[in-house]
Amino acid sequence: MHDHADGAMTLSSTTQQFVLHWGEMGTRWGVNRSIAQIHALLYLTQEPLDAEAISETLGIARSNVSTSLRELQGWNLVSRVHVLGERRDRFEATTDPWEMLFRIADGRKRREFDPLLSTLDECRTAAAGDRSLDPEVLARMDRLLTFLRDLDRWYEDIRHLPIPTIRRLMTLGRGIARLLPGGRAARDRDAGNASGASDA
Amino acid sequence: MHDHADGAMTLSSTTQQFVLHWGEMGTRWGVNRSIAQIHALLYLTQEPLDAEAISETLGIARSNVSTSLRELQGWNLVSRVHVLGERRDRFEATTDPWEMLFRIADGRKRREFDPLLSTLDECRTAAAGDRSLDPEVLARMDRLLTFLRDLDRWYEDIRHLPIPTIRRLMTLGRGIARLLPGGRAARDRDAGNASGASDA
DNA sequence: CCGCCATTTCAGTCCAGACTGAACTAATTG
DNA sequence: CAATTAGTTCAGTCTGGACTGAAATGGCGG
Repeated sequence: MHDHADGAMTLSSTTQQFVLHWGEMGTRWGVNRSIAQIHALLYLTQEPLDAEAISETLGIARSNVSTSLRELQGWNLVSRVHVLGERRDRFEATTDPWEMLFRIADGRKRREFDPLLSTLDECRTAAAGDRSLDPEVLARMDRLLTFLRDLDRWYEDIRHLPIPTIRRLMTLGRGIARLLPGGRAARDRDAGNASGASDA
Repeated sequence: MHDHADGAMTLSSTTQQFVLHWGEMGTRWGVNRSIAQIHALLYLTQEPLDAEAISETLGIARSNVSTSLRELQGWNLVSRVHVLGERRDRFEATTDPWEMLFRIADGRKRREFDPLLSTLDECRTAAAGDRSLDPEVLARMDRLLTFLRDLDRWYEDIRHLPIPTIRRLMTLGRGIARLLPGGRAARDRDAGNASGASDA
């Protein structure tokens, strides 16, 4: 992968493949192809690129690149970088996978989950005054709503743990259950012996 | 909400609102409107419904209902039920929110995540033999791939915990970090005192 | 204030995928 | 074995959203 005179880059076939696939996967994820491709390119490229270069490298209309970059910034996945003595904006992507994951999760939560929650909430409020409503239906609405609110609280809570802590939690896998008060490890501990045998 | 002579149901305005919103949310989630609406209707309705009734109640073409029900069964969110002496198939939805969540997660993982992982894997293999590739690019591919594989392993692991355990883990929220070996609670414990003070 | 360059906005085109209605298959009943 | 009923498949239509090229906007140096 090396620079051209005009700013476009020649992608090694491997890089090209990666970008193409990432773009394709993006469509399955509900992200449009351009955005996903641009993201992939920026992720793989160490130096910040300018819009023109991206446009030429990927063969995407300049205007499309502009919109896509805005979108990516909205997801906090890409940020503008200024280079001294350069007019053009340049862009670079977050490189830490955990950060990427969380920012994507934050974005999806904000765009998909939060509206769902508030809409359902309104709906539930309206339902409260509806005498013609089967109480069983109301109960199901409640169950769902409570569940979603719990989930929401949990995410907000977990989200603010430092990433290294999260990484350690993940390596534990389901072993985490052993640590639960009342779980095997706790019982062993409380009984005075320190065995770490599995319990699921 | 009561039955009609012809099998269609009249939805109370509240139920209608819920179904409509759920459908709308579905589109944002990458699920098409019909499928989401049908799911909502079945979730709220206690008795299993037949395709005809769904079609009439929601004003969706019979053929569309057929396809959508198939899809919902593919997600394990809806199952067929036979009623004695009835020719028509009837359908009902999973009612436990945790089950719903997991089945949706399983489905999305299977359709969106797993293919991503294997594609990236191939891509990485191809990259290994590419001498023209910047080693930094290779390193980024690796970082991402390792991350995704870890995530995959973690989900598969967690997924098989009994739901009540998962629920208990969730109520802990970030408090879970206290239980980590080397975390505050562990340190307190190992030092011989049983305080449960927060440490995040 | 003019002209240039980078970026954004917008109207129009195009396409994938949702949805329909009609034709088809299969099962059941009189 | 016709007639009825349930379920599925499919060709065609419609629509939302992606993408483009051209025009508009917005600094900045001269």
